[in-house]
Amino acid sequence: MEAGNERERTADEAQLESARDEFVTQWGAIGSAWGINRTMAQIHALLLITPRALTTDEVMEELKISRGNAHMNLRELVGWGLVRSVVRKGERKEYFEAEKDVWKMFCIIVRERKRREIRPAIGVLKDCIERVEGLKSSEAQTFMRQTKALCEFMEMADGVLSKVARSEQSSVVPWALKFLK
Amino acid sequence: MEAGNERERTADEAQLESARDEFVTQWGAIGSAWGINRTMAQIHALLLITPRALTTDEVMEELKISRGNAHMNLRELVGWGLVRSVVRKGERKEYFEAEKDVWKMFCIIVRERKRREIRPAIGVLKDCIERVEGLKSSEAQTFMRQTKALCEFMEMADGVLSKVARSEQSSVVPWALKFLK
DNA sequence: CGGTGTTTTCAGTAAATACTGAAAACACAG
DNA sequence: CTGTGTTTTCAGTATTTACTGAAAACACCG
Repeated sequence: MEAGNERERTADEAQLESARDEFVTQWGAIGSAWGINRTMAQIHALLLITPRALTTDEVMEELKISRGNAHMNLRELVGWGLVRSVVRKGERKEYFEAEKDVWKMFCIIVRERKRREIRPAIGVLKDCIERVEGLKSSEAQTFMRQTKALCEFMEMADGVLSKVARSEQSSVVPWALKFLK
Repeated sequence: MEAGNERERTADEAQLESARDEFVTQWGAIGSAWGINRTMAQIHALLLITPRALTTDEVMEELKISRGNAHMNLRELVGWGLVRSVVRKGERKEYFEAEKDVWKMFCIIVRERKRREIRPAIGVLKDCIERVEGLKSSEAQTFMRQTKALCEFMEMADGVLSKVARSEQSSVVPWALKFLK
Protein backbone atom coordinates (compact mmCIF):
# COMPACT_ATOMS: atom_id res chain seq x y z
CA MET A 1 0.00 0.00 0.00
CA GLU A 2 2.69 2.42 0.97
CA ALA A 3 4.73 1.41 -2.00
CA GLY A 4 1.67 1.96 -4.16
CA ASN A 5 1.22 5.50 -2.85
CA GLU A 6 4.83 6.25 -3.36
CA ARG A 7 4.76 4.98 -6.89
CA GLU A 8 1.65 7.03 -7.53
CA ARG A 9 3.12 10.18 -6.10
CA THR A 10 6.19 9.69 -8.21
CA ALA A 11 4.10 9.28 -11.32
CA ASP A 12 2.22 12.46 -10.44
CA GLU A 13 5.46 14.27 -9.95
CA ALA A 14 6.75 13.09 -13.30
CA GLN A 15 3.54 14.23 -14.91
CA LEU A 16 3.81 17.65 -13.30
CA GLU A 17 7.45 17.96 -14.18
CA SER A 18 6.86 17.14 -17.81
CA ALA A 19 4.04 19.69 -18.00
CA ARG A 20 6.26 22.29 -16.34
CA ASP A 21 9.06 21.56 -18.78
CA GLU A 22 6.69 21.83 -21.69
CA PHE A 23 5.44 25.15 -20.42
CA VAL A 24 8.91 26.57 -19.88
CA THR A 25 10.11 25.43 -23.29
CA GLN A 26 7.09 26.68 -25.16
CA TRP A 27 6.98 29.96 -23.33
CA GLY A 28 10.55 30.46 -24.43
CA ALA A 29 9.58 29.78 -28.05
CA ILE A 30 6.62 32.15 -27.84
CA GLY A 31 8.77 34.85 -26.31
CA SER A 32 11.35 34.60 -29.03
CA ALA A 33 8.68 35.05 -31.69
CA TRP A 34 7.93 38.38 -30.02
CA GLY A 35 11.51 39.58 -29.92
CA ILE A 36 12.30 38.39 -26.42
CA ASN A 37 15.41 36.42 -25.62
CA ARG A 38 14.46 32.77 -25.35
CA THR A 39 16.29 32.15 -22.08
CA MET A 40 14.82 35.23 -20.49
CA ALA A 41 11.34 34.02 -21.39
CA GLN A 42 12.15 30.59 -19.97
CA ILE A 43 13.39 32.00 -16.70
CA HIS A 44 10.28 34.11 -16.50
CA ALA A 45 8.12 31.04 -17.16
CA LEU A 46 9.96 29.08 -14.50
CA LEU A 47 9.49 31.77 -11.89
CA LEU A 48 5.85 32.18 -12.84
CA ILE A 49 5.01 28.60 -12.04
CA THR A 50 7.18 28.22 -8.94
CA PRO A 51 5.42 28.99 -5.68
CA ARG A 52 8.55 30.18 -3.90
CA ALA A 53 11.37 32.53 -4.83
CA LEU A 54 14.44 30.92 -6.41
CA THR A 55 18.14 31.64 -6.25
CA THR A 56 20.37 32.11 -9.27
CA ASP A 57 21.80 28.64 -8.62
CA GLU A 58 18.38 27.04 -8.65
CA VAL A 59 17.55 28.72 -11.95
CA MET A 60 20.89 27.56 -13.39
CA GLU A 61 20.22 24.02 -12.25
CA GLU A 62 16.64 23.90 -13.46
CA LEU A 63 17.35 25.26 -16.93
CA LYS A 64 20.88 23.89 -17.30
CA ILE A 65 22.40 27.27 -18.05
CA SER A 66 25.55 29.03 -16.92
CA ARG A 67 25.78 31.45 -14.04
CA GLY A 68 26.50 34.38 -16.31
CA ASN A 69 23.51 33.65 -18.46
CA ALA A 70 21.16 33.18 -15.52
CA HIS A 71 22.47 36.30 -13.86
CA MET A 72 22.18 38.58 -16.87
CA ASN A 73 18.69 37.45 -17.76
CA LEU A 74 17.47 37.68 -14.18
CA ARG A 75 18.76 41.24 -14.04
CA GLU A 76 17.02 42.02 -17.31
CA LEU A 77 13.76 40.65 -15.94
CA VAL A 78 14.18 42.77 -12.81
CA GLY A 79 14.81 45.71 -15.16
CA TRP A 80 11.50 45.07 -16.87
CA GLY A 81 9.83 44.90 -13.49
CA LEU A 82 8.53 41.40 -14.17
CA VAL A 83 10.69 39.90 -11.44
CA ARG A 84 11.52 41.16 -7.96
CA SER A 85 14.63 40.31 -6.04
CA VAL A 86 13.97 39.45 -2.41
CA VAL A 87 16.50 39.22 0.38
CA ARG A 88 15.74 37.00 3.33
CA LYS A 89 17.06 38.36 6.58
CA GLY A 90 20.06 36.45 7.84
CA GLU A 91 20.76 34.99 4.39
CA ARG A 92 23.29 36.31 1.95
CA LYS A 93 21.81 34.76 -1.15
CA GLU A 94 19.49 36.74 -3.36
CA TYR A 95 16.11 35.23 -4.26
CA PHE A 96 13.96 36.03 -7.26
CA GLU A 97 10.22 35.86 -7.67
CA ALA A 98 7.96 36.80 -10.56
CA GLU A 99 4.99 39.10 -10.48
CA LYS A 100 2.28 36.47 -10.66
CA ASP A 101 -0.78 38.58 -11.37
CA VAL A 102 -1.38 38.21 -15.09
CA TRP A 103 -3.03 41.58 -15.53
CA LYS A 104 -0.21 43.36 -13.72
CA MET A 105 2.24 41.45 -15.91
CA PHE A 106 0.42 42.66 -18.98
CA CYS A 107 0.45 46.25 -17.76
CA ILE A 108 4.17 46.11 -17.09
CA ILE A 109 4.89 44.72 -20.53
CA VAL A 110 2.68 47.29 -22.21
CA ARG A 111 4.28 50.15 -20.31
CA GLU A 112 7.80 48.98 -21.06
CA ARG A 113 7.18 48.31 -24.73
CA LYS A 114 5.55 51.68 -25.04
CA ARG A 115 8.52 53.34 -23.44
CA ARG A 116 11.19 51.33 -25.22
CA GLU A 117 9.70 50.90 -28.66
CA ILE A 118 6.52 52.80 -29.43
CA ARG A 119 7.68 56.19 -28.18
CA PRO A 120 11.01 56.04 -30.01
CA ALA A 121 9.20 54.93 -33.17
CA ILE A 122 6.89 57.93 -32.93
CA GLY A 123 9.94 60.11 -32.51
CA VAL A 124 11.50 58.71 -35.66
CA LEU A 125 8.30 59.26 -37.62
CA LYS A 126 7.98 62.85 -36.46
CA ASP A 127 11.56 63.48 -37.42
CA CYS A 128 10.96 62.06 -40.90
CA ILE A 129 7.86 64.17 -41.35
CA GLU A 130 9.65 67.32 -40.29
CA ARG A 131 12.42 66.70 -42.74
CA VAL A 132 10.14 66.67 -45.78
CA GLU A 133 7.65 69.31 -44.67
CA GLY A 134 7.06 71.60 -47.63
CA LEU A 135 8.45 69.34 -50.35
CA LYS A 136 6.21 69.20 -53.37
CA SER A 137 7.09 66.17 -55.50
CA SER A 138 4.64 63.29 -55.67
CA GLU A 139 7.21 61.00 -54.08
CA ALA A 140 7.48 63.44 -51.19
CA GLN A 141 3.70 63.61 -50.94
CA THR A 142 3.36 59.84 -50.71
CA PHE A 143 6.10 59.73 -48.13
CA MET A 144 4.44 62.41 -46.02
CA ARG A 145 1.01 60.88 -46.27
CA GLN A 146 2.27 57.46 -45.20
CA THR A 147 4.51 58.59 -42.38
CA LYS A 148 1.80 60.88 -41.05
CA ALA A 149 -0.80 58.10 -41.17
CA LEU A 150 1.60 55.76 -39.41
CA CYS A 151 2.44 58.39 -36.82
CA GLU A 152 -1.18 59.16 -36.06
CA PHE A 153 -1.93 55.49 -35.78
CA MET A 154 0.90 54.89 -33.35
CA GLU A 155 -0.09 57.88 -31.25
CA MET A 156 -3.58 56.50 -31.08
CA ALA A 157 -2.29 53.05 -30.14
CA ASP A 158 -0.08 54.66 -27.53
CA GLY A 159 -3.10 56.43 -26.09
CA VAL A 160 -5.27 53.34 -25.99
CA LEU A 161 -2.55 51.26 -24.42
CA SER A 162 -1.85 53.93 -21.81
CA LYS A 163 -5.45 53.95 -20.74
CA VAL A 164 -5.84 50.21 -20.78
CA ALA A 165 -2.63 49.68 -18.85
CA ARG A 166 -3.36 52.44 -16.39
CA SER A 167 -6.67 50.95 -15.38
CA GLU A 168 -4.83 48.14 -13.56
CA GLN A 169 -8.07 46.16 -13.65
CA SER A 170 -8.79 43.36 -15.97
CA SER A 171 -12.48 44.20 -15.44
CA VAL A 172 -12.34 47.14 -17.85
CA VAL A 173 -11.56 45.04 -20.87
CA PRO A 174 -14.34 42.44 -20.59
CA TRP A 175 -16.64 45.41 -20.18
CA ALA A 176 -15.28 47.08 -23.29
CA LEU A 177 -15.66 43.80 -25.14
CA LYS A 178 -19.43 44.03 -25.04
CA PHE A 179 -19.38 47.35 -26.79
CA LEU A 180 -17.16 46.26 -29.60
CA LYS A 181 -19.33 45.13 -32.50
CA MET B 1 17.46 80.79 -62.90
CA GLU B 2 17.10 77.41 -64.44
CA ALA B 3 20.30 76.31 -62.80
CA GLY B 4 18.94 77.62 -59.50
CA ASN B 5 15.76 75.60 -59.84
CA GLU B 6 17.72 72.53 -60.68
CA ARG B 7 20.00 72.97 -57.74
CA GLU B 8 17.00 73.50 -55.52
CA ARG B 9 15.20 70.45 -56.83
CA THR B 10 18.29 68.40 -56.29
CA ALA B 11 18.57 69.61 -52.70
CA ASP B 12 14.92 68.70 -52.12
CA GLU B 13 15.51 65.29 -53.57
CA ALA B 14 18.49 64.75 -51.32
CA GLN B 15 16.40 65.81 -48.34
CA LEU B 16 13.63 63.43 -49.29
CA GLU B 17 16.02 60.61 -49.93
CA SER B 18 17.71 61.00 -46.58
CA ALA B 19 14.33 61.02 -44.83
CA ARG B 20 13.28 57.93 -46.75
CA ASP B 21 16.51 56.18 -45.84
CA GLU B 22 16.06 57.08 -42.22
CA PHE B 23 12.53 55.74 -42.29
CA VAL B 24 13.52 52.47 -43.93
CA THR B 25 16.42 51.92 -41.56
CA GLN B 26 14.48 52.74 -38.45
CA TRP B 27 11.46 50.73 -39.47
CA GLY B 28 13.80 47.80 -39.84
CA ALA B 29 15.12 48.33 -36.33
CA ILE B 30 11.63 48.63 -34.91
CA GLY B 31 10.52 45.50 -36.69
CA SER B 32 13.40 43.49 -35.34
CA ALA B 33 12.52 44.51 -31.79
CA TRP B 34 9.13 42.87 -32.42
CA GLY B 35 10.52 39.64 -33.77
CA ILE B 36 10.37 40.55 -37.45
CA ASN B 37 13.30 40.02 -39.74
CA ARG B 38 15.04 43.35 -40.22
CA THR B 39 15.25 43.11 -44.00
CA MET B 40 11.62 42.13 -44.31
CA ALA B 41 10.64 45.19 -42.30
CA GLN B 42 12.86 47.38 -44.48
CA ILE B 43 11.33 46.07 -47.68
CA HIS B 44 7.92 46.67 -46.21
CA ALA B 45 8.90 50.21 -45.27
CA LEU B 46 10.27 50.85 -48.74
CA LEU B 47 7.09 49.65 -50.44
CA LEU B 48 4.96 51.64 -48.02
CA ILE B 49 6.51 54.94 -49.02
CA THR B 50 6.84 54.26 -52.74
CA PRO B 51 3.89 55.44 -54.83
CA ARG B 52 4.28 52.77 -57.50
CA ALA B 53 4.86 49.03 -57.41
CA LEU B 54 8.48 47.86 -57.53
CA THR B 55 10.24 44.88 -59.05
CA THR B 56 12.53 42.54 -57.17
CA ASP B 57 15.47 44.20 -58.94
CA GLU B 58 14.45 47.64 -57.79
CA VAL B 59 14.15 46.43 -54.21
CA MET B 60 17.58 44.80 -54.47
CA GLU B 61 19.08 47.99 -55.85
CA GLU B 62 17.42 50.28 -53.32
CA LEU B 63 18.37 48.25 -50.25
CA LYS B 64 21.64 46.79 -51.59
CA ILE B 65 20.62 43.23 -50.95
CA SER B 66 20.94 40.03 -52.95
CA ARG B 67 18.29 38.61 -55.22
CA GLY B 68 17.70 35.61 -52.97
CA ASN B 69 17.21 37.79 -49.95
CA ALA B 70 14.88 40.20 -51.70
CA HIS B 71 12.92 37.35 -53.19
CA MET B 72 12.45 35.39 -49.99
CA ASN B 73 11.40 38.38 -47.95
CA LEU B 74 9.02 39.64 -50.62
CA ARG B 75 7.38 36.23 -50.66
CA GLU B 76 7.12 36.29 -46.89
CA LEU B 77 5.45 39.70 -47.01
CA VAL B 78 3.01 38.41 -49.62
CA GLY B 79 2.38 35.46 -47.28
CA TRP B 80 1.47 37.86 -44.50
CA GLY B 81 -0.83 39.68 -46.87
CA LEU B 82 0.99 42.96 -46.34
CA VAL B 83 2.21 43.06 -49.94
CA ARG B 84 0.47 42.15 -53.17
CA SER B 85 2.18 41.01 -56.31
CA VAL B 86 0.85 42.65 -59.44
CA VAL B 87 1.41 41.59 -63.02
CA ARG B 88 1.20 44.19 -65.74
CA LYS B 89 -0.23 42.84 -68.95
CA GLY B 90 2.38 42.41 -71.64
CA GLU B 91 5.21 42.44 -69.08
CA ARG B 92 6.89 39.39 -67.71
CA LYS B 93 8.33 40.99 -64.59
CA GLU B 94 6.47 40.76 -61.32
CA TYR B 95 5.78 43.97 -59.41
CA PHE B 96 5.13 44.37 -55.70
CA GLU B 97 3.10 46.92 -53.83
CA ALA B 98 2.25 47.27 -50.15
CA GLU B 99 -1.16 47.62 -48.60
CA LYS B 100 -0.99 51.31 -47.78
CA ASP B 101 -4.01 51.72 -45.52
CA VAL B 102 -2.60 51.77 -42.00
CA TRP B 103 -5.70 50.38 -40.36
CA LYS B 104 -5.89 47.49 -42.81
CA MET B 105 -2.21 46.86 -42.20
CA PHE B 106 -2.88 46.70 -38.48
CA CYS B 107 -5.78 44.29 -38.98
CA ILE B 108 -3.65 42.01 -41.12
CA ILE B 109 -0.84 41.94 -38.58
CA VAL B 110 -3.26 41.29 -35.73
CA ARG B 111 -4.97 38.46 -37.59
CA GLU B 112 -1.72 36.82 -38.58
CA ARG B 113 -0.14 37.09 -35.16
CA LYS B 114 -3.26 35.72 -33.62
CA ARG B 115 -3.21 32.80 -36.00
CA ARG B 116 0.52 32.14 -35.86
CA GLU B 117 1.32 32.87 -32.24
CA ILE B 118 -1.60 33.52 -29.91
CA ARG B 119 -3.67 30.49 -30.93
CA PRO B 120 -0.77 28.04 -30.69
CA ALA B 121 0.15 29.54 -27.33
CA ILE B 122 -3.37 28.95 -26.06
CA GLY B 123 -3.11 25.40 -27.34
CA VAL B 124 0.07 24.83 -25.39
CA LEU B 125 -1.46 26.25 -22.23
CA LYS B 126 -4.54 24.06 -22.54
CA ASP B 127 -2.36 21.05 -23.05
CA CYS B 128 -0.35 21.88 -19.94
CA ILE B 129 -3.49 22.36 -17.89
CA GLU B 130 -4.95 19.06 -19.06
CA ARG B 131 -1.80 17.23 -18.11
CA VAL B 132 -1.95 18.26 -14.45
CA GLU B 133 -5.70 18.21 -13.99
CA GLY B 134 -6.41 16.44 -10.70
CA LEU B 135 -2.92 16.65 -9.24
CA LYS B 136 -2.95 17.72 -5.62
CA SER B 137 0.49 18.96 -4.58
CA SER B 138 0.97 22.65 -3.89
CA GLU B 139 3.44 22.84 -6.77
CA ALA B 140 0.78 21.42 -9.06
CA GLN B 141 -1.77 23.88 -7.69
CA THR B 142 0.45 26.87 -8.38
CA PHE B 143 1.17 25.56 -11.84
CA MET B 144 -2.51 25.10 -12.61
CA ARG B 145 -3.49 28.48 -11.22
CA GLN B 146 -0.88 30.28 -13.27
CA THR B 147 -1.40 28.47 -16.53
CA LYS B 148 -5.16 28.84 -16.21
CA ALA B 149 -4.86 32.56 -15.52
CA LEU B 150 -2.53 32.96 -18.48
CA CYS B 151 -4.83 30.93 -20.68
CA GLU B 152 -7.89 32.94 -19.73
CA PHE B 153 -6.01 36.14 -20.31
CA MET B 154 -4.85 35.10 -23.74
CA GLU B 155 -8.33 33.96 -24.69
CA MET B 156 -9.63 37.32 -23.66
CA ALA B 157 -6.92 39.11 -25.60
CA ASP B 158 -7.70 36.93 -28.58
CA GLY B 159 -11.35 37.91 -28.34
CA VAL B 160 -10.65 41.62 -28.04
CA LEU B 161 -8.22 41.56 -30.92
CA SER B 162 -10.65 39.63 -33.09
CA LYS B 163 -13.33 42.21 -32.55
CA VAL B 164 -11.04 45.17 -32.99
CA ALA B 165 -9.51 43.72 -36.13
CA ARG B 166 -12.82 42.65 -37.57
CA SER B 167 -14.28 46.11 -37.38
CA GLU B 168 -12.00 47.20 -40.24
CA GLN B 169 -12.59 50.77 -39.15
CA SER B 170 -10.19 52.86 -37.22
CA SER B 171 -13.24 54.87 -36.09
CA VAL B 172 -14.17 52.30 -33.47
CA VAL B 173 -11.07 52.74 -31.44
CA PRO B 174 -11.05 56.52 -31.01
CA TRP B 175 -14.65 56.10 -29.93
CA ALA B 176 -13.73 53.43 -27.40
CA LEU B 177 -10.96 55.71 -26.17
CA LYS B 178 -13.40 58.15 -24.65
CA PHE B 179 -14.94 55.44 -22.54
CA LEU B 180 -11.69 54.20 -21.13
CA LYS B 181 -11.07 56.00 -17.83
C1' DC C 1 12.48 22.53 -80.13
C1' DG C 2 16.11 26.23 -78.43
C1' DG C 3 16.59 30.91 -76.74
C1' DT C 4 15.62 34.53 -73.41
C1' DG C 5 14.09 36.73 -69.41
C1' DT C 6 12.46 35.75 -64.95
C1' DT C 7 11.76 33.37 -60.58
C1' DT C 8 13.07 29.99 -57.23
C1' DT C 9 16.06 27.26 -54.50
C1' DC C 10 19.69 26.25 -51.43
C1' DA C 11 24.64 25.03 -50.11
C1' DG C 12 27.95 27.72 -48.28
C1' DT C 13 29.12 31.76 -45.68
C1' DA C 14 28.64 35.89 -43.05
C1' DA C 15 26.70 38.41 -39.35
C1' DA C 16 24.17 38.80 -35.25
C1' DT C 17 23.00 37.01 -31.03
C1' DA C 18 23.34 34.43 -27.01
C1' DC C 19 26.10 31.68 -23.71
C1' DT C 20 30.01 29.99 -20.97
C1' DG C 21 33.20 29.95 -17.44
C1' DA C 22 36.61 31.87 -15.01
C1' DA C 23 38.38 35.93 -12.90
C1' DA C 24 37.42 40.14 -10.53
C1' DA C 25 34.73 42.76 -7.54
C1' DC C 26 31.97 42.98 -3.72
C1' DA C 27 30.09 42.36 1.01
C1' DC C 28 30.17 40.89 5.19
C1' DA C 29 31.77 38.10 9.53
C1' DG C 30 35.13 37.13 12.53
C1' DC D 1 42.70 42.72 7.60
C1' DT D 2 41.59 37.89 5.97
C1' DG D 3 38.60 34.35 4.61
C1' DT D 4 34.26 32.93 2.62
C1' DG D 5 30.21 33.14 0.06
C1' DT D 6 28.04 35.73 -3.42
C1' DT D 7 27.42 38.68 -7.43
C1' DT D 8 29.12 40.83 -11.54
C1' DT D 9 31.66 41.26 -15.68
C1' DC D 10 33.30 40.09 -20.11
C1' DA D 11 36.66 37.92 -23.57
C1' DG D 12 36.21 34.07 -26.08
C1' DT D 13 33.16 30.80 -28.21
C1' DA D 14 29.06 28.52 -29.71
C1' DT D 15 24.60 28.77 -31.79
C1' DT D 16 21.25 30.77 -34.35
C1' DT D 17 19.73 33.51 -37.87
C1' DA D 18 20.10 35.84 -42.08
C1' DC D 19 22.26 36.58 -46.63
C1' DT D 20 24.72 35.69 -50.97
C1' DG D 21 25.26 34.18 -55.46
C1' DA D 22 25.12 30.91 -58.73
C1' DA D 23 22.67 27.11 -60.62
C1' DA D 24 18.29 25.10 -61.59
C1' DA D 25 13.63 25.51 -62.72
C1' DC D 26 10.17 27.81 -64.97
C1' DA D 27 7.44 30.28 -68.55
C1' DC D 28 6.79 32.07 -72.60
C1' DC D 29 8.12 33.20 -77.59
C1' DG D 30 9.16 32.28 -82.25
